[in-house]
Amino acid sequence: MYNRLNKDFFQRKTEQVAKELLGKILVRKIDNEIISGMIVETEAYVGPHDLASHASKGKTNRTATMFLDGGIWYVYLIYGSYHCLNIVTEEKDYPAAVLIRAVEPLEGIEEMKKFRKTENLSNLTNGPGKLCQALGIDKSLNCTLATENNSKLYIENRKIIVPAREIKKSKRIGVDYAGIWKDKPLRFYIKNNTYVSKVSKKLYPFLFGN
DNA sequence: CAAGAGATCATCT
DNA sequence: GATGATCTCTTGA
Repeated sequence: MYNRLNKDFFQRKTEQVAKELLGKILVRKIDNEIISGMIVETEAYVGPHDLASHASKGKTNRTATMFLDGGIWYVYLIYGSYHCLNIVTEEKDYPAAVLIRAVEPLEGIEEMKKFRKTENLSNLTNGPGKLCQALGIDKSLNCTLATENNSKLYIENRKIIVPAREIKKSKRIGVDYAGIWKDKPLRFYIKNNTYVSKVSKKLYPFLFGN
């Protein structure tokens, strides 16, 4: 058994949290089942001035979650069909969060296959909407704490070291509306990992070749 | 394998 | 009334 990451971990600079989440284990408890995966891709949404962040539009019903304490889950519905999972960062009233974009399946793989309606291991959790489906994550988890002993969704405090040379950066995916913020290198992923999300070669050519 | 279209609905204007 | 921190499906090489 490992401890959960606590509030102190999340109440720090968003970019740092996003980087350090790589290699950590995301754990979902449903009934007595455990479903888990290693985080391999994240994005930082760093504050109200970040035009890619929902919070740049101010506090609304949806974004109110981002203004809460670090260590709280921010889950929202996108494109009418999929959920995205974020962990709120920094202190209360400063809206920022890390989007968890992909994990590598570890435990509960059969359950993931059922939720995702596919047998293809490499298509279970390699994208923000896919991993939410695979781990049974929806808006009922929005605003809940990741840091309590009875949390049904949390991140293990294992000392997993991802060597610096294995951590790659790029601009964030799907935020072309964000003006000067669309190209900021705030996406982090583990080099050569099979479970990093698939992106368009045309839109993101710099991610190919190496 | 790669590219493009369409799905689909809560949220905000 | 428009849009989106996405995904799946279809088509074509």
